[in-house]
Amino acid sequence: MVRAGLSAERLTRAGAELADEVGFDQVTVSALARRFDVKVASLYSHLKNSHDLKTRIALFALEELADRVSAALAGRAGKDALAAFADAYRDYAREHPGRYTAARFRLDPETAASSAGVRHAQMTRAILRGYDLGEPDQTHAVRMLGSVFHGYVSLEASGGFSHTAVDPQESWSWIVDSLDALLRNRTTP
Amino acid sequence: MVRAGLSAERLTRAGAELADEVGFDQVTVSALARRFDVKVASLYSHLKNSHDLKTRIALFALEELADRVSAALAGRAGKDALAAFADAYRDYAREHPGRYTAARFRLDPETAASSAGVRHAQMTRAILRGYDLGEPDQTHAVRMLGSVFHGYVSLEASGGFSHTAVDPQESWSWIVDSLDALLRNRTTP
DNA sequence: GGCATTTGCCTAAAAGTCTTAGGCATGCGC
DNA sequence: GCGCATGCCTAAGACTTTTAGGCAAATGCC
Repeated sequence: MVRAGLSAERLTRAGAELADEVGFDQVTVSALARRFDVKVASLYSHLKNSHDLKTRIALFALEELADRVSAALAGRAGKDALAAFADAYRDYAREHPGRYTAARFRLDPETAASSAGVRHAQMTRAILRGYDLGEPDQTHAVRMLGSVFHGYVSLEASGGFSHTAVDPQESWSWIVDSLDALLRNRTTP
Repeated sequence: MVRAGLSAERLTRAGAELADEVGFDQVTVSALARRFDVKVASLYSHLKNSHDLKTRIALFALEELADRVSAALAGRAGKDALAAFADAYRDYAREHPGRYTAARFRLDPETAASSAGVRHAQMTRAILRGYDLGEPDQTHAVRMLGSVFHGYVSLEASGGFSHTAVDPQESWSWIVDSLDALLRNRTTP
């Protein structure tokens, strides 16, 4: 009997692809086993359980997204950086809806602390360097940016913007412009 | 044998309570049956299936939230209305996390069209009346407000703000202030 | 009040998922 | 070429969803 050559890494990648195809919530140990044409129980040599699988996919997605954002940010500052950051997020969510959802999977604190989530936080703060904000304004701004971008992407993904004829891309640009203006005016020298 | 007195309405309400206790995703036909101390199959006289249950809870939550927002908005305008709107959303999400999640459950288009979702859209536009925005700016602003509020509430709920010592209430006020300023400056007379 | 009908909750059962336990064979290290 | 660790398997129990069919309680009609 030929072995399938499973591993936690391969399963995680396949799980990420599966998430993009059918949605992160529908990623199941059974579905993954079917995809590799092995019995379900075989996966338990590589994964602790279903939650472990989701955690691994989440960490994978966080890493991938952080890499993208980091690349987008390279050599940019100010509004240019803000727009690149925003687009990197939105593009990733549109290309990989399942992985984007996975990246929002709630991790336990220790796992989160050693995840690429901290890079995300650092990069968000890096963008604000162009706007001269002191504390606690910078923290408020970090939270606002995170909220707008995540909120927009998530509403767009769930079809919340399909009732109006206005192009979502236009709204996106309008919002990024607005945030830039807002942050410039909020400068606390 | 005494009958339990089930009905779609009672099941929906109990489902909403269950959602707040264990999370909307964990609301299952089985768990609901246990709560009423009846056999699982009995619920199928009142519900089409599991998806039907979730849809009913979603519609219930949308309605309840719309009522709250509507009450909060009564007699207010301008920034006052914006803040009341924002707080109504956030407070509901904090008091009823499961129902808030339910309200974001993706409904099929016809169901959505006849849901309280349209009231939400109307109320959001009503708030912007205080800011003299023309089209398409008004649509952009509707999307931005929806994104910020939903994004903030959802990040706060998933513990995204617990790493910093800054009080989430302060960030919230800062954001509402910022949005008010932003919309006033964006006025297109 | 007595009777027929509707309705509500039940048992039974099939299919799918998660997870653990234990077994056999494959393929690597020596 | 041999031993052993590992990888994938079968088996099995617990839980969820859903359908089918049955009995009894509630409802309505006379």
